[in-house]
Amino acid sequence: MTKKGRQAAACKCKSSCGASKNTGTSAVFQKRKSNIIKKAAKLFIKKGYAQTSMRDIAKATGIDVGNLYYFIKSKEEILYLIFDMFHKPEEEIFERFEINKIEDPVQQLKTMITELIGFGGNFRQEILLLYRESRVLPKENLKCIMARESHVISQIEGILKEGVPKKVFKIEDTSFTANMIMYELALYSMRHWNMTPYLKNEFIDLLWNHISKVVLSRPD
Amino acid sequence: MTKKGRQAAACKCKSSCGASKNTGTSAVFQKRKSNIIKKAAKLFIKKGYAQTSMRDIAKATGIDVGNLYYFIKSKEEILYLIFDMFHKPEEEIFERFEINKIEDPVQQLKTMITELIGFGGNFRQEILLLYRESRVLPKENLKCIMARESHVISQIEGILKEGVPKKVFKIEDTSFTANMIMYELALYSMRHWNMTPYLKNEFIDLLWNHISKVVLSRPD
Amino acid sequence: MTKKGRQAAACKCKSSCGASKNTGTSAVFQKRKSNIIKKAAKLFIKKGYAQTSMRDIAKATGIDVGNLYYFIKSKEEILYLIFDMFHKPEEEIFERFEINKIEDPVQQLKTMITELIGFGGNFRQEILLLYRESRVLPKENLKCIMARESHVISQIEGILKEGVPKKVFKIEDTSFTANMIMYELALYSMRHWNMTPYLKNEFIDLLWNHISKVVLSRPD
Amino acid sequence: MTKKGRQAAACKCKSSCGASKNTGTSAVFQKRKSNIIKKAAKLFIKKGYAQTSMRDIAKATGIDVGNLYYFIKSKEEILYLIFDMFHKPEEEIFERFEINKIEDPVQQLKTMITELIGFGGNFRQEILLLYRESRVLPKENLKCIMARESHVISQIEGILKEGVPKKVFKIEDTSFTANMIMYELALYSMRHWNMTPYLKNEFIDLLWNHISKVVLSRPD
DNA sequence: TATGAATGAGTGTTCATTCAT
DNA sequence: AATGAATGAACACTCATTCAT
Repeated sequence: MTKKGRQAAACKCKSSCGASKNTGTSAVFQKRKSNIIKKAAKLFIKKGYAQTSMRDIAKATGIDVGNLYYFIKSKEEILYLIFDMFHKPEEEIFERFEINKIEDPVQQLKTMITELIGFGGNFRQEILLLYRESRVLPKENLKCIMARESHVISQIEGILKEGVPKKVFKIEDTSFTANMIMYELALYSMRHWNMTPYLKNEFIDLLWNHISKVVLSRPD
Repeated sequence: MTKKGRQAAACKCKSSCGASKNTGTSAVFQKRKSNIIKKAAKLFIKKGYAQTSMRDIAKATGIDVGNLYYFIKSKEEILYLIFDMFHKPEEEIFERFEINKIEDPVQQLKTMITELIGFGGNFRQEILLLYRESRVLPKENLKCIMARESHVISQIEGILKEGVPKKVFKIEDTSFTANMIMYELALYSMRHWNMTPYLKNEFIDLLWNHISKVVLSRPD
Repeated sequence: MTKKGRQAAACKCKSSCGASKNTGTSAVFQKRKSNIIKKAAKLFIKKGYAQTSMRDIAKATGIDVGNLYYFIKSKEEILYLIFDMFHKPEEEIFERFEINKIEDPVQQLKTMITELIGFGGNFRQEILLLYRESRVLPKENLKCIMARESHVISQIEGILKEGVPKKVFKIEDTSFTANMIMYELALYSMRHWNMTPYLKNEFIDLLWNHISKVVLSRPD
Repeated sequence: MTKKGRQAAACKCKSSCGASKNTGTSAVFQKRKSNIIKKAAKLFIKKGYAQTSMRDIAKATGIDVGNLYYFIKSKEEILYLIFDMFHKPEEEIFERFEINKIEDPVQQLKTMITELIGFGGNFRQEILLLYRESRVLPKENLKCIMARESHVISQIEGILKEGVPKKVFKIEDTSFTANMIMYELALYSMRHWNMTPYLKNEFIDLLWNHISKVVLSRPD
């Protein structure tokens, strides 16, 4: 990026990230913008952030390269917004599936995991993107993204913590385990070269089998 | 410059990768070259491959940017050589620690894991680099690197397979589990923003605890 | 930049070479592009292809070095387009001057030669460029250019062949002679250091005198 | 070439070009030097001057790239010396074959032409090189080279001039014709893509046939 | 003489971003 | 909102030449 032009992507942290231009609040504007983000996400995942040019994104979206900047502030901001956009449904899983209304912590965890993998449809390629490319974001924005991720992690940890006194789970360090679970979700994408034999459902089964061994308490 | 086409980095697959110049066989040459690789590795890990310029590497090594090409063929080759260099000790762990002379498969696995994490000293940051940046390598070289990684994985799988009939391990899919273990080793680097509170030894303990729950068979 | 490989300049062979960018169809675009080609031709002729940098071309055209690539794909393509551009009027001479409507083969040949020299205004410096620099073009494009040159040559040969049975010409090997004539047209540019005393018309006269001795049959 | 380092190749014009270092007068030195020139000539002819690097020459000669500069002053000087070296035998043809002792001017001319083509063995590829690459030489050196070429031309012109009063030749402008003849000698190399069907002897025959039509006077 | 290493300016090309319309 | 053209700094890489040994 041209150094002189570096403008940190807007970050309000709590709310979703503000519009990059004051004008664009219409539905059409938002639709176009979200289209840019989705198409760019695909490209970034496939080719890598640095290897994807604004012209590539222009071609993929059908929006002229100059006009792209009407919708977004910078290439960097697109990356930020990708993380932002994909974390939102993640954060909402807990509420949408009314997970805290589920009695059994085991069922809570299983639902959570299934949905976290399932939602993206791509075996969580976005988190792979996060691992891979997050370093291009300025610290401030990165923190903001990580905070949202941490929110999901703490929801997982919450489930674990609830299950321990109930004797359903047996876990020494719930924080470590929650982190590990979140990390394991991306195994498929991360090690795709060894994972392709497995179908999505097979992968979920194997993963659940793996995780349940770790968390479930068992009779001595 | 008119670059006529990419030249794939040399790849002998079995042996370590040959020197990039026929001349460079002197000790000084090798030392300088390996210095370049190490310094570049640090930069790639910190800033990313695409974000690290040859000038950065020149500055870090104190070797003039033109002269750099006396030691290496291309930026791409540096990346290849990083993977090459860091995979070699990994492949040797099995023999160096005479793991197949250890009786107990549990001890075998524990030694393997401890050494795999321990050797790099950096909590396996290089594998993070592999996950992140492998896409820039031409397929041929990538395969070559992956083959070496697979070799380590199959050593792990070998340990697991040995323990199953002995009833020390209880594992449904040894291949999946071996992959998962390999993947888990990089948790610390990959999720460093949440992992920094842990010291290296603490991390190894937590990890072992985690893994042993998955693999060990237990009384019903 | 990692250049993944050379991209051959577009070559349709029959039609003139297609625009290098899909967008550039406006008159302004074409004008700028053809200006680049003409200015580059001058520089290539004067300094040589390899000795002319894109920055030189940028300076000569007043078009920013980066912007240059908005109009052309590569330096190589410029060379190709120079040949393409200068071959086109050549191929049209035959039709434009309705040479096959001329009765006398001698007049046909004289017209052809006069126009071939005359058109360029530069005593066929472009063909000198072709002789000198064609090696930098990829084979495919070179063939394409040569095919067009051969077309002109076969037109000359056609004229010669027609005159032989009519007893106006006496030629053993019409192909060789046609080639030689085409070659002789560039004498002025090729040996400019000895040719500068002659004016254009003087040169044409001398050349015609020379050629007519070779081709005309005469009374024994 | 690095501008600061540009040093005009030595040029004494009359004598062959002086040794580039004061020391090198031994036979071994001269042998090595002439080897460099010959090997470089081959490379320049095949790949072009600009496309041939000093490293290429080093590889071809087996002389270390640094050591090369012990024998020659610069890449440019090599080119100069190539022209110098190949002009020398040319200039000597006249004397070696005692052409002025031949009675018949036609035989004089035929011998001269045959030897001029024959000597190089490569259908006068060196003159192609001269046409192609002479522009990289500084004017001073170029003049010097051209003067030597002119010497050969004036020998040809001398033959022509001698034949005119004897009524063997009928030529209006002997200078022009001599130039043309010299130029025609390079036809084979220059238009090799159309000339390859002809063998060397066929080519000489066709050429002589061509030239004799131009120069020979005939009965009216 | 010979060598390996160093130098640093130069090359073609790309790209995020801006701007006038 | 859209477009095509412009900008200029950056990039990976090359190369003639020099230098210490």
